[in-house]
Amino acid sequence: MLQKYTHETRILLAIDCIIFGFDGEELKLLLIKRNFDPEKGKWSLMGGFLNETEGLEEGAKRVLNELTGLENVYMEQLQAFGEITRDPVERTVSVSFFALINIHAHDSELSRSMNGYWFNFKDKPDLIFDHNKMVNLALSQLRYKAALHPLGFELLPEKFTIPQLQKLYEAIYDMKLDRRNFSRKIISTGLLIDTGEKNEHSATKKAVLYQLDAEKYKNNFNDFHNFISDFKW
Amino acid sequence: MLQKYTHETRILLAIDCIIFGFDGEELKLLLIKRNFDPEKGKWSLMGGFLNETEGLEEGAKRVLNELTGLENVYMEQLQAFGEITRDPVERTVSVSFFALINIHAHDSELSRSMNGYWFNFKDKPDLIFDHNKMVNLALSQLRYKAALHPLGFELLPEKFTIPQLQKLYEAIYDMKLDRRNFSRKIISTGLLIDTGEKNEHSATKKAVLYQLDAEKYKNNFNDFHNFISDFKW
DNA sequence: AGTAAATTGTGTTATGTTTACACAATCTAT
DNA sequence: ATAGATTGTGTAAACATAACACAATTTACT
Repeated sequence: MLQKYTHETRILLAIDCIIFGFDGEELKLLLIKRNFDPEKGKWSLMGGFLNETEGLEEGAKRVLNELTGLENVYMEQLQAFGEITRDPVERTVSVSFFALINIHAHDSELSRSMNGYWFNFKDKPDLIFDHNKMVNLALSQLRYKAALHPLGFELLPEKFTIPQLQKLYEAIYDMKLDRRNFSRKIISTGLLIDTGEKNEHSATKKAVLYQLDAEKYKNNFNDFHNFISDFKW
Repeated sequence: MLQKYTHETRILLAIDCIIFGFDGEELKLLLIKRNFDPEKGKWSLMGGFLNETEGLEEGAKRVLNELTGLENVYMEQLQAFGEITRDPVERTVSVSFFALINIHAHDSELSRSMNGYWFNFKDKPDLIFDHNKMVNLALSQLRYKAALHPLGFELLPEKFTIPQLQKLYEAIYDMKLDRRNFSRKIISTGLLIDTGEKNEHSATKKAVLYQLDAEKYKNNFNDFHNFISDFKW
Protein backbone atom coordinates (compact mmCIF):
# COMPACT_ATOMS: atom_id res chain seq x y z
CA MET A 1 0.00 0.00 0.00
CA LEU A 2 1.27 3.40 -1.02
CA GLN A 3 1.50 5.75 1.98
CA LYS A 4 2.81 9.18 1.22
CA TYR A 5 1.14 11.35 3.85
CA THR A 6 3.55 9.80 6.29
CA HIS A 7 2.48 11.18 9.64
CA GLU A 8 -1.25 10.64 9.43
CA THR A 9 -3.42 7.95 10.96
CA ARG A 10 -5.30 5.57 8.73
CA ILE A 11 -8.70 4.47 9.90
CA LEU A 12 -11.01 1.57 9.21
CA LEU A 13 -13.88 2.57 6.92
CA ALA A 14 -17.16 0.73 7.21
CA ILE A 15 -20.20 0.91 5.00
CA ASP A 16 -23.71 0.44 6.34
CA CYS A 17 -26.84 0.22 4.24
CA ILE A 18 -30.31 1.23 5.36
CA ILE A 19 -32.55 -0.69 3.00
CA PHE A 20 -36.15 0.38 2.70
CA GLY A 21 -38.74 -1.78 1.03
CA PHE A 22 -42.46 -1.62 0.37
CA ASP A 23 -44.83 -4.55 0.11
CA GLY A 24 -47.94 -2.66 -0.91
CA GLU A 25 -49.05 -1.96 2.62
CA GLU A 26 -46.19 -1.29 4.98
CA LEU A 27 -42.82 0.37 4.86
CA LYS A 28 -40.18 -2.29 5.52
CA LEU A 29 -36.60 -2.35 6.66
CA LEU A 30 -34.12 -5.10 5.77
CA LEU A 31 -31.96 -6.25 8.68
CA ILE A 32 -29.52 -9.02 9.29
CA LYS A 33 -28.81 -11.12 12.35
CA ARG A 34 -25.18 -10.70 13.26
CA ASN A 35 -23.36 -14.02 13.29
CA PHE A 36 -20.09 -12.91 14.79
CA ASP A 37 -18.94 -11.06 17.87
CA PRO A 38 -19.30 -8.47 19.21
CA GLU A 39 -23.07 -8.26 19.54
CA LYS A 40 -23.51 -11.67 17.95
CA GLY A 41 -27.19 -12.52 17.61
CA LYS A 42 -28.32 -8.90 17.62
CA TRP A 43 -29.92 -7.22 14.63
CA SER A 44 -27.82 -5.02 12.43
CA LEU A 45 -27.86 -3.10 9.17
CA MET A 46 -26.24 -4.68 6.14
CA GLY A 47 -22.64 -3.65 6.38
CA GLY A 48 -19.04 -4.30 5.44
CA PHE A 49 -15.71 -2.63 5.04
CA LEU A 50 -14.48 -0.44 2.23
CA ASN A 51 -11.71 -1.91 0.10
CA GLU A 52 -8.74 0.02 -1.13
CA THR A 53 -9.77 -0.56 -4.72
CA GLU A 54 -13.26 0.86 -4.70
CA GLY A 55 -15.04 4.17 -4.25
CA LEU A 56 -17.72 4.65 -1.61
CA GLU A 57 -20.73 4.13 -3.86
CA GLU A 58 -19.01 1.20 -5.47
CA GLY A 59 -18.29 -0.31 -2.07
CA ALA A 60 -21.87 0.20 -0.95
CA LYS A 61 -23.16 -1.60 -4.04
CA ARG A 62 -20.74 -4.44 -3.48
CA VAL A 63 -21.68 -4.85 0.17
CA LEU A 64 -25.37 -4.82 -0.70
CA ASN A 65 -24.83 -7.33 -3.46
CA GLU A 66 -22.73 -9.67 -1.36
CA LEU A 67 -25.27 -9.77 1.42
CA THR A 68 -28.50 -9.82 -0.56
CA GLY A 69 -27.75 -10.61 -4.18
CA LEU A 70 -29.45 -7.37 -5.14
CA GLU A 71 -28.30 -5.33 -8.12
CA ASN A 72 -29.36 -2.08 -9.79
CA VAL A 73 -30.86 -0.70 -6.66
CA TYR A 74 -31.46 2.97 -5.98
CA MET A 75 -28.85 4.06 -3.46
CA GLU A 76 -27.81 7.33 -2.04
CA GLN A 77 -25.24 8.34 0.51
CA LEU A 78 -26.65 9.44 3.83
CA GLN A 79 -23.85 10.49 6.17
CA ALA A 80 -20.60 9.48 7.73
CA PHE A 81 -20.68 8.43 11.38
CA GLY A 82 -17.48 8.86 13.27
CA GLU A 83 -17.92 8.69 17.04
CA ILE A 84 -14.71 7.26 18.42
CA THR A 85 -16.48 4.60 20.43
CA ARG A 86 -19.10 3.64 17.88
CA ASP A 87 -17.53 0.21 17.25
CA PRO A 88 -16.20 -1.38 20.43
CA VAL A 89 -13.71 -3.55 18.54
CA GLU A 90 -11.72 -0.83 16.82
CA ARG A 91 -12.10 2.79 15.89
CA THR A 92 -14.17 2.73 12.69
CA VAL A 93 -15.81 5.45 10.64
CA SER A 94 -18.92 4.31 8.85
CA VAL A 95 -20.39 5.83 5.74
CA SER A 96 -24.10 5.06 5.59
CA PHE A 97 -26.18 4.66 2.47
CA PHE A 98 -29.86 4.27 2.05
CA ALA A 99 -31.40 2.09 -0.57
CA LEU A 100 -34.95 1.72 -1.83
CA ILE A 101 -36.22 -1.50 -3.25
CA ASN A 102 -39.45 -2.86 -4.56
CA ILE A 103 -39.82 -6.03 -2.53
CA HIS A 104 -41.91 -8.03 -4.96
CA ALA A 105 -39.68 -7.29 -7.94
CA HIS A 106 -36.69 -8.64 -6.05
CA ASP A 107 -38.31 -11.59 -4.33
CA SER A 108 -36.20 -14.21 -6.05
CA GLU A 109 -32.83 -12.55 -5.48
CA LEU A 110 -33.67 -12.00 -1.86
CA SER A 111 -34.89 -15.49 -1.11
CA ARG A 112 -31.68 -16.93 -2.53
CA SER A 113 -29.71 -15.32 0.23
CA MET A 114 -31.14 -16.28 3.57
CA ASN A 115 -29.32 -13.58 5.46
CA GLY A 116 -31.85 -10.84 5.70
CA TYR A 117 -35.22 -10.37 7.27
CA TRP A 118 -37.79 -7.72 6.40
CA PHE A 119 -39.23 -5.94 9.41
CA ASN A 120 -42.20 -3.67 9.33
CA PHE A 121 -40.52 -0.38 9.89
CA LYS A 122 -42.67 0.28 12.90
CA ASP A 123 -41.71 -3.03 14.51
CA LYS A 124 -37.99 -2.81 13.95
CA PRO A 125 -35.88 -4.15 16.80
CA ASP A 126 -33.12 -2.41 18.63
CA LEU A 127 -29.96 -2.40 16.53
CA ILE A 128 -26.25 -2.62 17.30
CA PHE A 129 -23.81 0.26 17.59
CA ASP A 130 -25.18 3.53 16.24
CA HIS A 131 -27.41 1.82 13.69
CA ASN A 132 -30.59 3.12 15.32
CA LYS A 133 -29.36 6.65 14.73
CA MET A 134 -28.59 5.81 11.12
CA VAL A 135 -32.05 4.41 10.56
CA ASN A 136 -33.72 7.44 12.09
CA LEU A 137 -31.69 9.77 9.94
CA ALA A 138 -32.44 7.67 6.87
CA LEU A 139 -36.16 7.87 7.52
CA SER A 140 -36.09 11.62 7.79
CA GLN A 141 -33.98 11.81 4.66
CA LEU A 142 -36.43 9.55 2.85
CA ARG A 143 -39.33 11.78 3.94
CA TYR A 144 -37.44 14.91 3.06
CA LYS A 145 -36.62 13.75 -0.42
CA ALA A 146 -39.84 11.95 -1.19
CA ALA A 147 -41.74 15.16 -0.56
CA LEU A 148 -39.71 16.99 -3.15
CA HIS A 149 -38.90 14.32 -5.70
CA PRO A 150 -40.63 11.22 -6.97
CA LEU A 151 -38.15 9.07 -5.07
CA GLY A 152 -40.86 6.77 -3.84
CA PHE A 153 -41.32 5.25 -7.27
CA GLU A 154 -38.21 3.18 -6.64
CA LEU A 155 -40.26 1.25 -4.12
CA LEU A 156 -43.08 0.39 -6.52
CA PRO A 157 -43.41 -1.91 -9.51
CA GLU A 158 -42.97 -0.27 -12.88
CA LYS A 159 -46.71 -0.05 -13.36
CA PHE A 160 -48.79 1.03 -10.40
CA THR A 161 -52.11 2.58 -9.58
CA ILE A 162 -52.62 5.91 -7.89
CA PRO A 163 -54.14 4.28 -4.82
CA GLN A 164 -51.01 2.12 -4.54
CA LEU A 165 -48.83 5.18 -4.78
CA GLN A 166 -50.91 6.80 -2.11
CA LYS A 167 -50.48 3.83 0.20
CA LEU A 168 -46.74 4.12 -0.25
CA TYR A 169 -46.72 7.77 0.64
CA GLU A 170 -48.95 7.12 3.60
CA ALA A 171 -46.51 4.48 4.78
CA ILE A 172 -43.51 6.74 4.35
CA TYR A 173 -45.07 9.63 6.23
CA ASP A 174 -47.14 7.52 8.59
CA MET A 175 -50.19 9.64 7.95
CA LYS A 176 -53.48 9.49 6.06
CA LEU A 177 -53.81 11.52 2.90
CA ASP A 178 -56.99 12.59 1.21
CA ARG A 179 -57.59 10.23 -1.70
CA ARG A 180 -59.10 12.81 -4.00
CA ASN A 181 -56.64 15.59 -3.40
CA PHE A 182 -53.71 13.20 -3.63
CA SER A 183 -54.86 11.87 -6.97
CA ARG A 184 -55.36 15.33 -8.42
CA LYS A 185 -52.00 16.52 -7.20
CA ILE A 186 -50.17 13.55 -8.69
CA ILE A 187 -51.93 13.78 -12.03
CA SER A 188 -51.29 17.50 -12.23
CA THR A 189 -47.53 16.93 -12.18
CA GLY A 190 -47.89 15.53 -15.67
CA LEU A 191 -45.24 12.94 -14.86
CA LEU A 192 -47.48 9.90 -14.94
CA ILE A 193 -48.32 8.05 -18.12
CA ASP A 194 -51.69 6.34 -18.30
CA THR A 195 -50.83 2.87 -19.63
CA GLY A 196 -54.44 2.17 -20.56
CA GLU A 197 -54.27 -1.05 -18.55
CA LYS A 198 -56.05 -1.76 -15.32
CA ASN A 199 -55.04 -3.47 -12.13
CA GLU A 200 -56.47 -6.98 -12.52
CA HIS A 201 -55.69 -7.91 -8.94
CA SER A 202 -58.27 -5.63 -7.46
CA ALA A 203 -61.39 -7.19 -5.99
CA THR A 204 -63.44 -4.08 -6.56
CA LYS A 205 -63.25 -1.32 -9.11
CA LYS A 206 -59.99 -1.84 -10.99
CA ALA A 207 -57.78 1.20 -10.93
CA VAL A 208 -55.83 2.48 -13.92
CA LEU A 209 -52.17 1.53 -14.09
CA TYR A 210 -49.73 4.37 -14.57
CA GLN A 211 -46.01 4.52 -15.05
CA LEU A 212 -43.50 7.25 -14.41
CA ASP A 213 -42.58 9.31 -17.43
CA ALA A 214 -38.86 8.89 -16.81
CA GLU A 215 -37.86 11.23 -19.60
CA LYS A 216 -40.04 14.06 -18.38
CA TYR A 217 -38.95 13.42 -14.85
CA LYS A 218 -35.28 13.73 -15.72
CA ASN A 219 -35.82 16.97 -17.57
CA ASN A 220 -38.03 18.45 -14.98
CA PHE A 221 -37.97 16.82 -11.62
CA ASN A 222 -38.82 20.11 -10.01
CA ASP A 223 -42.43 19.44 -10.81
CA PHE A 224 -42.59 17.29 -7.76
CA HIS A 225 -41.65 20.10 -5.49
CA ASN A 226 -44.05 20.25 -2.60
CA PHE A 227 -45.48 17.00 -3.63
CA ILE A 228 -46.56 16.21 -0.10
CA SER A 229 -47.46 19.64 1.03
CA ASP A 230 -49.54 18.59 3.96
CA PHE A 231 -46.67 16.75 5.54
CA LYS A 232 -45.48 18.82 8.45
CA TRP A 233 -41.73 18.82 8.86
CA MET B 1 -2.88 1.35 17.47
CA LEU B 2 -5.37 -1.37 18.26
CA GLN B 3 -6.24 -3.35 15.15
CA LYS B 4 -8.67 -6.16 15.66
CA TYR B 5 -10.46 -6.40 12.32
CA THR B 6 -7.28 -7.96 11.04
CA HIS B 7 -7.91 -8.40 7.34
CA GLU B 8 -9.31 -5.00 6.50
CA THR B 9 -7.66 -2.00 4.89
CA ARG B 10 -7.30 1.21 6.80
CA ILE B 11 -7.68 4.41 4.84
CA LEU B 12 -6.64 8.01 5.28
CA LEU B 13 -9.53 10.21 6.37
CA ALA B 14 -9.52 13.85 5.38
CA ILE B 15 -11.81 16.63 6.49
CA ASP B 16 -12.70 19.53 4.23
CA CYS B 17 -14.67 22.59 5.26
CA ILE B 18 -16.82 24.69 2.97
CA ILE B 19 -17.06 27.97 4.81
CA PHE B 20 -19.77 30.41 3.80
CA GLY B 21 -19.76 33.99 4.94
CA PHE B 22 -21.89 37.07 4.37
CA ASP B 23 -20.72 40.66 4.39
CA GLY B 24 -24.08 42.36 4.07
CA GLU B 25 -24.09 42.26 0.29
CA GLU B 26 -22.56 39.15 -1.15
CA LEU B 27 -22.32 35.50 -0.28
CA LYS B 28 -18.67 34.67 0.37
CA LEU B 29 -16.52 31.57 0.42
CA LEU B 30 -13.36 31.19 2.48
CA LEU B 31 -10.48 29.56 0.61
CA ILE B 32 -6.84 28.95 1.26
CA LYS B 33 -3.85 28.99 -1.04
CA ARG B 34 -2.14 25.64 -0.84
CA ASN B 35 1.48 25.95 0.25
CA PHE B 36 2.61 22.39 -0.35
CA ASP B 37 2.59 19.91 -3.18
CA PRO B 38 0.68 18.57 -4.98
CA GLU B 39 -1.19 21.49 -6.51
CA LYS B 40 0.91 24.00 -4.58
CA GLY B 41 -0.28 27.54 -5.26
CA LYS B 42 -3.79 26.50 -6.21
CA TRP B 43 -6.87 27.39 -4.19
CA SER B 44 -8.35 24.84 -1.85
CA LEU B 45 -10.92 24.38 0.87
CA MET B 46 -9.77 24.43 4.47
CA GLY B 47 -8.82 20.87 5.20
CA GLY B 48 -6.83 18.45 7.30
CA PHE B 49 -6.74 14.85 8.43
CA LEU B 50 -8.81 13.13 11.07
CA ASN B 51 -6.91 12.02 14.17
CA GLU B 52 -7.45 8.75 15.91
CA THR B 53 -8.56 10.52 19.05
CA GLU B 54 -11.42 12.62 17.70
CA GLY B 55 -14.85 12.19 16.18
CA LEU B 56 -15.72 13.68 12.80
CA GLU B 57 -17.45 16.82 14.06
CA GLU B 58 -14.70 17.29 16.59
CA GLY B 59 -12.07 16.93 13.89
CA ALA B 60 -13.87 19.39 11.65
CA LYS B 61 -13.96 21.97 14.46
CA ARG B 62 -10.28 21.43 15.16
CA VAL B 63 -9.29 21.81 11.51
CA LEU B 64 -11.36 24.96 11.19
CA ASN B 65 -9.88 26.38 14.36
CA GLU B 66 -6.31 25.55 13.44
CA LEU B 67 -6.59 27.22 10.06
CA THR B 68 -8.72 30.23 10.92
CA GLY B 69 -8.80 30.67 14.68
CA LEU B 70 -12.59 30.47 14.52
CA GLU B 71 -14.62 28.92 17.31
CA ASN B 72 -18.30 28.31 18.01
CA VAL B 73 -19.20 28.24 14.39
CA TYR B 74 -22.29 26.63 12.95
CA MET B 75 -21.14 23.45 11.20
CA GLU B 76 -22.91 20.57 9.63
CA GLN B 77 -21.72 17.46 7.86
CA LEU B 78 -22.26 17.47 4.14
CA GLN B 79 -21.05 14.20 2.62
CA ALA B 80 -18.18 11.81 2.34
CA PHE B 81 -16.24 11.83 -0.92
CA GLY B 82 -14.46 8.64 -1.77
CA GLU B 83 -13.39 8.46 -5.40
CA ILE B 84 -10.25 6.36 -5.48
CA THR B 85 -8.29 8.93 -7.44
CA ARG B 86 -9.55 12.04 -5.71
CA ASP B 87 -6.19 12.73 -4.06
CA PRO B 88 -3.26 11.96 -6.36
CA VAL B 89 -0.88 11.40 -3.45
CA GLU B 90 -2.66 8.60 -1.69
CA ARG B 91 -6.11 7.09 -1.52
CA THR B 92 -8.03 9.35 0.83
CA VAL B 93 -11.68 9.57 1.78
CA SER B 94 -12.79 13.07 2.68
CA VAL B 95 -15.72 13.96 4.89
CA SER B 96 -16.91 17.45 4.02
CA PHE B 97 -18.53 19.92 6.37
CA PHE B 98 -20.11 23.22 5.69
CA ALA B 99 -19.88 26.14 8.05
CA LEU B 100 -21.67 29.46 8.20
CA ILE B 101 -20.09 32.51 9.69
CA ASN B 102 -20.92 36.13 10.15
CA ILE B 103 -17.89 37.81 8.67
CA HIS B 104 -17.98 41.03 10.62
CA ALA B 105 -18.44 39.31 13.98
CA HIS B 106 -15.30 37.28 13.36
CA ASP B 107 -13.13 39.92 11.76
CA SER B 108 -10.49 39.90 14.46
CA GLU B 109 -10.07 36.13 14.68
CA LEU B 110 -9.81 35.91 10.93
CA SER B 111 -7.29 38.66 10.45
CA ARG B 112 -5.00 37.05 13.00
CA SER B 113 -4.51 34.11 10.72
CA MET B 114 -3.43 35.25 7.31
CA ASN B 115 -4.15 31.97 5.65
CA GLY B 116 -7.55 32.48 4.17
CA TYR B 117 -9.10 34.73 1.60
CA TRP B 118 -12.77 35.52 1.21
CA PHE B 119 -14.01 35.21 -2.35
CA ASN B 120 -17.34 36.43 -3.57
CA PHE B 121 -19.05 33.15 -4.14
CA LYS B 122 -19.72 34.05 -7.74
CA ASP B 123 -16.05 34.78 -8.40
CA LYS B 124 -14.59 31.70 -6.75
CA PRO B 125 -11.59 30.24 -8.56
CA ASP B 126 -11.14 26.69 -9.73
CA LEU B 127 -10.26 24.45 -6.79
CA ILE B 128 -8.04 21.41 -6.33
CA PHE B 129 -9.14 17.79 -6.33
CA ASP B 130 -12.92 17.35 -6.04
CA HIS B 131 -13.37 20.54 -4.05
CA ASN B 132 -15.46 22.16 -6.77
CA LYS B 133 -17.95 19.34 -6.43
CA MET B 134 -17.99 19.79 -2.68
CA VAL B 135 -18.69 23.48 -2.98
CA ASN B 136 -21.51 22.94 -5.43
CA LEU B 137 -23.11 20.37 -3.18
CA ALA B 138 -22.67 22.66 -0.20
CA LEU B 139 -24.44 25.48 -1.97
CA SER B 140 -27.40 23.34 -2.84
CA GLN B 141 -27.49 22.04 0.71
CA LEU B 142 -27.38 25.60 2.03
CA ARG B 143 -30.26 26.57 -0.24
CA TYR B 144 -32.19 23.46 0.63
CA LYS B 145 -31.91 24.03 4.34
CA ALA B 146 -32.22 27.79 4.37
CA ALA B 147 -35.58 27.48 2.64
CA LEU B 148 -36.90 25.27 5.39
CA HIS B 149 -35.09 26.51 8.47
CA PRO B 150 -33.76 29.83 9.67
CA LEU B 151 -30.23 28.63 9.00
CA GLY B 152 -29.29 31.89 7.42
CA PHE B 153 -29.30 33.69 10.74
CA GLU B 154 -25.91 32.17 11.44
CA LEU B 155 -24.55 34.48 8.78
CA LEU B 156 -25.95 37.66 10.32
CA PRO B 157 -25.11 39.69 13.41
CA GLU B 158 -27.28 39.02 16.42
CA LYS B 159 -29.41 42.05 15.69
CA PHE B 160 -30.40 42.68 12.11
CA THR B 161 -33.05 44.39 10.06
CA ILE B 162 -35.50 42.70 7.77
CA PRO B 163 -33.97 44.32 4.68
CA GLN B 164 -30.58 42.89 5.74
CA LEU B 165 -32.10 39.46 6.13
CA GLN B 166 -33.63 39.83 2.71
CA LYS B 167 -30.28 40.69 1.17
CA LEU B 168 -28.84 37.56 2.70
CA TYR B 169 -31.55 35.38 1.26
CA GLU B 170 -31.20 37.08 -2.10
CA ALA B 171 -27.49 36.31 -2.02
CA ILE B 172 -28.03 32.69 -1.07
CA TYR B 173 -30.57 32.06 -3.79
CA ASP B 174 -29.15 34.52 -6.29
CA MET B 175 -32.56 35.97 -6.98
CA LYS B 176 -34.61 39.05 -6.18
CA LEU B 177 -37.41 38.75 -3.66
CA ASP B 178 -40.35 41.08 -3.20
CA ARG B 179 -39.58 43.34 -0.27
CA ARG B 180 -43.14 43.56 1.02
CA ASN B 181 -44.00 39.90 0.74
CA PHE B 182 -40.70 38.87 2.24
CA SER B 183 -41.18 41.09 5.23
CA ARG B 184 -44.69 39.83 5.87
CA LYS B 185 -43.65 36.23 5.58
CA ILE B 186 -40.79 36.62 8.01
CA ILE B 187 -42.86 38.51 10.54
CA SER B 188 -45.64 35.95 10.31
CA THR B 189 -43.33 33.18 11.50
CA GLY B 190 -43.42 34.86 14.90
CA LEU B 191 -39.76 33.97 15.39
CA LEU B 192 -38.39 37.48 15.29
CA ILE B 193 -38.26 39.71 18.32
CA ASP B 194 -38.56 43.43 17.75
CA THR B 195 -35.70 44.85 19.83
CA GLY B 196 -37.18 48.35 19.71
CA GLU B 197 -33.85 49.63 18.42
CA LYS B 198 -33.18 50.96 14.96
CA ASN B 199 -30.33 50.54 12.56
CA GLU B 200 -28.30 53.72 13.10
CA HIS B 201 -26.06 53.00 10.12
CA SER B 202 -28.75 53.66 7.58
CA ALA B 203 -28.56 56.84 5.54
CA THR B 204 -32.31 56.90 4.96
CA LYS B 205 -35.24 55.59 6.94
CA LYS B 206 -33.76 53.53 9.77
CA ALA B 207 -35.11 50.01 9.83
CA VAL B 208 -36.11 48.20 13.01
CA LEU B 209 -33.58 45.76 14.44
CA TYR B 210 -34.86 42.29 15.17
CA GLN B 211 -33.32 39.25 16.72
CA LEU B 212 -34.14 35.59 16.42
CA ASP B 213 -36.30 34.22 19.21
CA ALA B 214 -33.97 31.30 19.84
CA GLU B 215 -36.26 29.68 22.37
CA LYS B 216 -39.27 29.71 20.09
CA TYR B 217 -37.13 28.55 17.21
CA LYS B 218 -35.89 25.51 19.09
CA ASN B 219 -39.38 24.51 20.12
CA ASN B 220 -40.90 25.08 16.77
CA PHE B 221 -38.50 25.33 13.91
CA ASN B 222 -41.11 23.98 11.57
CA ASP B 223 -42.55 27.44 11.34
CA PHE B 224 -39.94 28.24 8.78
CA HIS B 225 -41.10 25.53 6.46
CA ASN B 226 -41.50 26.94 3.01
CA PHE B 227 -39.82 30.06 4.09
CA ILE B 228 -38.65 30.78 0.58
CA SER B 229 -41.56 29.44 -1.35
CA ASP B 230 -40.80 31.23 -4.55
CA PHE B 231 -37.40 29.62 -4.86
CA LYS B 232 -37.66 27.04 -7.58
CA TRP B 233 -35.69 23.92 -6.86
C1' DA C 1 -80.60 -10.98 -12.49
C1' DG C 2 -80.33 -7.82 -8.57
C1' DT C 3 -78.10 -5.76 -4.76
C1' DA C 4 -74.68 -4.67 -1.12
C1' DA C 5 -69.97 -3.54 -0.11
C1' DA C 6 -65.75 -1.86 -1.39
C1' DT C 7 -63.09 0.95 -4.10
C1' DT C 8 -62.00 4.36 -7.73
C1' DG C 9 -62.79 8.59 -10.50
C1' DT C 10 -64.42 13.34 -10.94
C1' DG C 11 -66.63 17.72 -9.20
C1' DT C 12 -67.42 21.72 -6.08
C1' DT C 13 -66.77 25.09 -2.68
C1' DA C 14 -64.60 27.42 1.19
C1' DT C 15 -60.40 28.70 2.98
C1' DG C 16 -55.77 30.05 3.01
C1' DT C 17 -51.43 31.49 0.62
C1' DT C 18 -48.85 33.88 -2.70
C1' DT C 19 -48.12 37.49 -5.88
C1' DA C 20 -48.17 42.03 -7.64
C1' DC C 21 -48.70 46.48 -6.97
C1' DA C 22 -50.20 51.28 -4.31
C1' DC C 23 -49.22 54.51 -0.90
C1' DA C 24 -47.63 56.56 3.33
C1' DA C 25 -43.81 57.32 6.71
C1' DT C 26 -38.92 58.16 7.94
C1' DC C 27 -34.40 59.82 7.36
C1' DT C 28 -30.32 62.52 5.20
C1' DA C 29 -28.44 65.89 2.33
C1' DT C 30 -29.05 69.99 0.09
C1' DA D 1 -38.48 73.01 2.89
C1' DT D 2 -37.76 69.45 -0.47
C1' DA D 3 -35.80 65.62 -3.21
C1' DG D 4 -34.20 60.99 -3.07
C1' DA D 5 -33.75 56.79 -1.00
C1' DT D 6 -35.50 53.41 1.91
C1' DT D 7 -38.80 51.19 5.08
C1' DG D 8 -43.48 49.92 6.76
C1' DT D 9 -48.30 48.70 5.90
C1' DG D 10 -52.47 47.76 2.86
C1' DT D 11 -55.22 45.43 -0.65
C1' DA D 12 -57.05 42.75 -4.35
C1' DA D 13 -56.45 39.14 -7.82
C1' DA D 14 -54.59 34.68 -8.81
C1' DC D 15 -53.57 30.40 -7.23
C1' DA D 16 -53.28 26.30 -4.19
C1' DT D 17 -55.14 23.40 -0.59
C1' DA D 18 -58.60 21.09 2.27
C1' DA D 19 -62.94 19.20 3.01
C1' DC D 20 -66.63 17.03 1.39
C1' DA D 21 -70.53 15.12 -2.27
C1' DC D 22 -71.65 11.93 -5.64
C1' DA D 23 -71.34 8.80 -9.52
C1' DA D 24 -69.09 4.67 -11.69
C1' DT D 25 -66.95 0.03 -11.55
C1' DT D 26 -66.23 -4.49 -9.87
C1' DT D 27 -67.04 -8.81 -7.05
C1' DA D 28 -69.61 -11.63 -4.00
C1' DC D 29 -73.79 -13.03 -2.43
C1' DT D 30 -78.52 -13.73 -2.55
